[in-house]
Amino acid sequence: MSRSIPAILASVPLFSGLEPHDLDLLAGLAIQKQYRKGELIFSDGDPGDGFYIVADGQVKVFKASAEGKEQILHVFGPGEPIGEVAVFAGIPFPASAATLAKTTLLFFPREAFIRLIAKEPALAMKLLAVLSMRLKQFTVQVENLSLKEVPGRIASHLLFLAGEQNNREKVTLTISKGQLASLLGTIPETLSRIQAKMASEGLIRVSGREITILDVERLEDLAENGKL
Amino acid sequence: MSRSIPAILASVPLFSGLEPHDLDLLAGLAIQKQYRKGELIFSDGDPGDGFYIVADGQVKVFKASAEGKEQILHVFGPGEPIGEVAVFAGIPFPASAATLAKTTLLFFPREAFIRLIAKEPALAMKLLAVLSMRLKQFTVQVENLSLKEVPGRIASHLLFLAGEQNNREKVTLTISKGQLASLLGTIPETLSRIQAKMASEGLIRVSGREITILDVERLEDLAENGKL
DNA sequence: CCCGTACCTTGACTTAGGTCAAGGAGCGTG
DNA sequence: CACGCTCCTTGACCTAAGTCAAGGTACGGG
Repeated sequence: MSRSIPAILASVPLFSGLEPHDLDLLAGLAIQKQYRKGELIFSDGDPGDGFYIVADGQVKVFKASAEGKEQILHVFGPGEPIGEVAVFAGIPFPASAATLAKTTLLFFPREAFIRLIAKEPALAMKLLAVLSMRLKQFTVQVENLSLKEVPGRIASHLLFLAGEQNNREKVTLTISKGQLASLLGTIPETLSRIQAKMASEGLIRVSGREITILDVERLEDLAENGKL
Repeated sequence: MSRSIPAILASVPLFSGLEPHDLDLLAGLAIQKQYRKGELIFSDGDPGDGFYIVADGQVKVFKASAEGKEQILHVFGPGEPIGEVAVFAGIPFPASAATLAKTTLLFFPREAFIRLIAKEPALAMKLLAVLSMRLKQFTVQVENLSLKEVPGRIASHLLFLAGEQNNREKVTLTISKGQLASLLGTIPETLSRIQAKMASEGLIRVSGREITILDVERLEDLAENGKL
């Protein structure tokens, strides 16, 4: 069922617009890897000898504390690159990565890829754009963690999903509630309680991973200000 | 007292190793700007029509909440670039920036700078490295905010400064305690209390902006695990 | 040298949300 | 179909750290 490497590469935004010759080169570099759900891809501090692109499946990138708590930094789906930071900065991976589902990745070894970028300014510009967007996302994550309370973070996230899924009414969670809690910097118990409260106040209706948005207005207010 | 533009450019790590011709081009692009302490450079959401390099002084980049609270994302000193994210991603500035002291900046307009990068792979590679290091820093900031308690964040920061200043014994804060609190995602009162506690436990001695590290061992333990 | 302003500290109180513990619900596998 | 697993919810409790308020300290300008 898994597509050929060139077919996968063709659907990666990062590589769109590359010359066929360069795509061939990339295809030659790529090593396809299969993972089951819940497998570790790399750990915080591992040497960054290359980076990955998600061909299929879902991956979380996270930081773990000594006591076993986890903060998810990002969840990646098909077409998205993982671990480029280590490649460009020449440092070990700054966080860990694990699959959230059965996943296929393409691995690109560091040296060869760097040679390709140096030759191909268009690719470099795209990478700069990708890294910049990711910095912007971190900016939002830090803002959420430190300036908003949990209800505000949940509201923000629901509105974010609504935008992403182009549906102002109903939203589908793409990860489990437990993982969502970790992404929002809280714990499942708190997430559960606050969703219950939001439901009882008529803001949303929750049914498994389907969430119906009943009052966008107040949800936006909550996302901005934070008081429920 | 302010140096000439070429002299400033020569001391910017990002531009080291560039051809003299390109440095001249850059010097032609740069617009020098002066700021007093406490001035706003740009606001979250302003159009990103260029980026800045600190020639002299100190700048904070921060997010502000509706209720007037601030989270500092980063503090920049001489030689460091600010606002490149907006330039490469083609988006508005994702955060605000203001001076913490009398400051001189160089401003580089977007279009001309992008043209230069596209021609100069070495510059592009350096920018990729700079953005990557910044992503790594965010990684640490998110980890600190969400997985560590305030004492752990303070301990981490002191150790970070000790490393940066190459002094395992004494460390000098480069920003006011109030700003430090905002950088660590807390408030001055809490910072003050915890420093007092750390002092009474024999971990550090505080005297204005000078902090003496009395027990590196326990400080490292605190930074990792978080219990005082 | 003294005053004003900005910054820092300390105290008493409040609260968001984390911890611990005990079910309950859904689902894939045999 | 039912067993077992993983995930989710709810309740009672606790604590880190934020808020509000009142001084204290220190430094630069007149």
